[in-house]
Amino acid sequence: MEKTIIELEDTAKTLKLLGDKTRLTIIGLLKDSECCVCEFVEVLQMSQPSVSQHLRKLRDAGLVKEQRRGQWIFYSLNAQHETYPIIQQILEQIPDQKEKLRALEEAGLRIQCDL
Amino acid sequence: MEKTIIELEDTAKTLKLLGDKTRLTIIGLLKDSECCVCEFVEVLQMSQPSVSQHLRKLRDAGLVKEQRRGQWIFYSLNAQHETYPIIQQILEQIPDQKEKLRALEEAGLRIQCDL
DNA sequence: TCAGTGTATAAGTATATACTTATATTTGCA
DNA sequence: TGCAAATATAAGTATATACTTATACACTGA
Repeated sequence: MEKTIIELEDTAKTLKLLGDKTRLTIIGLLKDSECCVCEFVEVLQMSQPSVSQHLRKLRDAGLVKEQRRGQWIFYSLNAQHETYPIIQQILEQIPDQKEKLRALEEAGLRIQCDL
Repeated sequence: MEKTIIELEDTAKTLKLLGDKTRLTIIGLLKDSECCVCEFVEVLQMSQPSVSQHLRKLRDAGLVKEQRRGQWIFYSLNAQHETYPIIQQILEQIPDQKEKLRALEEAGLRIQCDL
């Protein structure tokens, strides 16, 4: 396995961001597929502004990327980030979030975007 | 590798604790050997109460253990904690802290306790 | 061009956090 | 027994955080 040592302070910043139930769940959801804001709102059962603010923190830190497609903005993990290896390790240690996405799909709330 | 899935919320709590430069350094130091409070104070260049308060948080969460030996209280990683595997993964991703302990030793500030 | 949907941002507020200084507790030793 | 060293705890304070509600912005389709 390739091994790049990241500054301890950078690691601390990433861990701090992931040290929040909401954001850790967001990252967990993104492990399986990209998602748009309204999907997070539905899964997390939180207000839209609150979700947006969490996403902004993750984006500002570079942990996630955003991509607009029509009226939706899709978020995905940024595999280029220096702390991505740590995120991957953490993702292996938490319960899979796929189930929540599948429930969304069954409820007809999954966004399908062909743009 | 054995694989125990830990509740996402428990993981978030551990990450939150490690998402602080001081505490992450403490954990990094404990990777190599147990340490007593005055050693942390020296390495971290922080006040003793501040260090004690960080150690208390780590201990309250069960991430570290304490053991009194004479007038010193030694701290060590708690390998029994459910999130210990995550901590190990993180420790592999941060710069080694051994150097700091060696510097302490050379300065004659390493505590040797035979109790 | 306008209304509706999805998303971001701003401002306010309550709580959490990480220090500080002061003091208490425990142990070792003269 | 009493003082010094190591550590913990308490109380105070400034800053950070995570919500809330209100509003702005961007895109879609009629």
